[in-house]
Amino acid sequence: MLKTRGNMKPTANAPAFQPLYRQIKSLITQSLVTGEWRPGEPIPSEIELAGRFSVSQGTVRKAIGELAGENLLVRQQGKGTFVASHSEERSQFPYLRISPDRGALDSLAATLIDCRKVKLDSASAKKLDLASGAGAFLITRVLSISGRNAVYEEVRLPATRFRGLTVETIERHHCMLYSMYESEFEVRILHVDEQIKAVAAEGAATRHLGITKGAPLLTIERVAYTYADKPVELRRSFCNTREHHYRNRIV
Amino acid sequence: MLKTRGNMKPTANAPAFQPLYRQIKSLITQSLVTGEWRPGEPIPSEIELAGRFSVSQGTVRKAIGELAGENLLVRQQGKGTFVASHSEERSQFPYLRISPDRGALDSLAATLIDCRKVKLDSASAKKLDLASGAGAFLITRVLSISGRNAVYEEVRLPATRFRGLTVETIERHHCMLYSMYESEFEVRILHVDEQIKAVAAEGAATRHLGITKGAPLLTIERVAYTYADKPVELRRSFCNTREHHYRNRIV
DNA sequence: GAGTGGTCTAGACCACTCA
DNA sequence: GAGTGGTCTAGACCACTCA
Repeated sequence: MLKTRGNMKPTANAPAFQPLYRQIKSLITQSLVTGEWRPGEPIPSEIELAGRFSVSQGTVRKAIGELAGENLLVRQQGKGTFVASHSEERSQFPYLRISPDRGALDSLAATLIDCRKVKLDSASAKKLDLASGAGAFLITRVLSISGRNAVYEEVRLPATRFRGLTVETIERHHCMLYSMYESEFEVRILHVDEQIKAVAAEGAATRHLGITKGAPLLTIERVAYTYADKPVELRRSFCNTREHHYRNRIV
Repeated sequence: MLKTRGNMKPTANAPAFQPLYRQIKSLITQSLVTGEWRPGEPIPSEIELAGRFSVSQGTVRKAIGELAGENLLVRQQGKGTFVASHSEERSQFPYLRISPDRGALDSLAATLIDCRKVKLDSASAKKLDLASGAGAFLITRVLSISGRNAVYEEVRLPATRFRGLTVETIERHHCMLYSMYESEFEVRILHVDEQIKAVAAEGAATRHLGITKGAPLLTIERVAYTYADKPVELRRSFCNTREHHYRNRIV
């Protein structure tokens, strides 16, 4: 079917050789992007895919293995392979790196403050790959971690991708944004980049976290990406680290 | 040889089944821990290992693949498989997450301030799995990133593992600590855990970074681990984030 | 051209899930 | 017991490195 094995017309300074399993990987990714298989649903079995693509099960396995490594698919022995979903992950908040200093993260609650339409300033627009002045939703909320108000967040979403977003939509999902993006807007977050700084508290953050102006505050500026490294969310978090911290493991 | 295939005496509430390739992985790891193969050196070829362990090349490949995924081994097509080494990694500072806000990280210099013996307080000792009052080396230094003094660090190392450490040893390695641990003390850092907070600047950090007392400062408390999740370094970094930030990608 | 890791196959069998 | 993913093999051939 595809099967163009080995070296395929190497262009001037280009990569050339693409192994078969990577071509299969691309085909599977396509089906994920187009929504042929949706978050939470099983994809066809390895044997069925091998038949469909006219390759061996081992080649399909290798393609699926890489996609599972990238957290796009989840394999379950005996059951099947499923499209990863933010509504089903063991951690409801896989990208939340704030933990209490003592004890485990035993509870997490989000309080929505506001959701309204704004125009993006040029810096924000650039980070979202949009033109300056483009329309966006601005969501503000407070996260309470283990019973303490610890984080104040401003989330910006491109108006075009999130058309029709309302306070009710957000609250229906109990403020679990990435799960909401997925099920309501077919926007699947695949990875996030964060830049972290220590700043002196001011403005809305002081009010909502109940801290004094000038107190040290951790800021996290996040850009969240979907398929093809397309940025689809901009988030600025202000975190009171008196009793919490940002945790990270590097291997 | 080992070859006890399939389910091997499942104990009461225990994991049971260990696939062959994981046994091979353990054997290879053993050779890394004991130093049979040393950082930077090649390990035997897949075919040779397959013969030695009486398994197929595919099984060896799977074991090596996991170890490469954990950054313990590095594969190079056509050349061989090598023991990963901090002296050879593409980035000389794989665990340094501080970047300048504008422009790339174009230069990095460390200035050693001091290295002396201290006794560990109980909190530090606990993090290093040692008894309170245990001897340690305390290294203090300043990192200059793209020409700006951005980080002041205090590094604590257990005296027993780092016997004979001197200022000269550190300077001989141009302050590249993890490379020094590896080549001088056979201590290989495999992963680090970090806790990050925003605090008000005080003490030595204000002096060495030239900032005023009370200014917001990012602190990174790091525990670095070697084989078997054994902690071997404790590091507290104080980072001026006026023109720099801590970057993180979460997938 | 010899030696390395990388890909791919076909086939056997295993562990696990679920009805 | 049927169906899934997981392991393992033996063997063929490919891409890459280095002398």
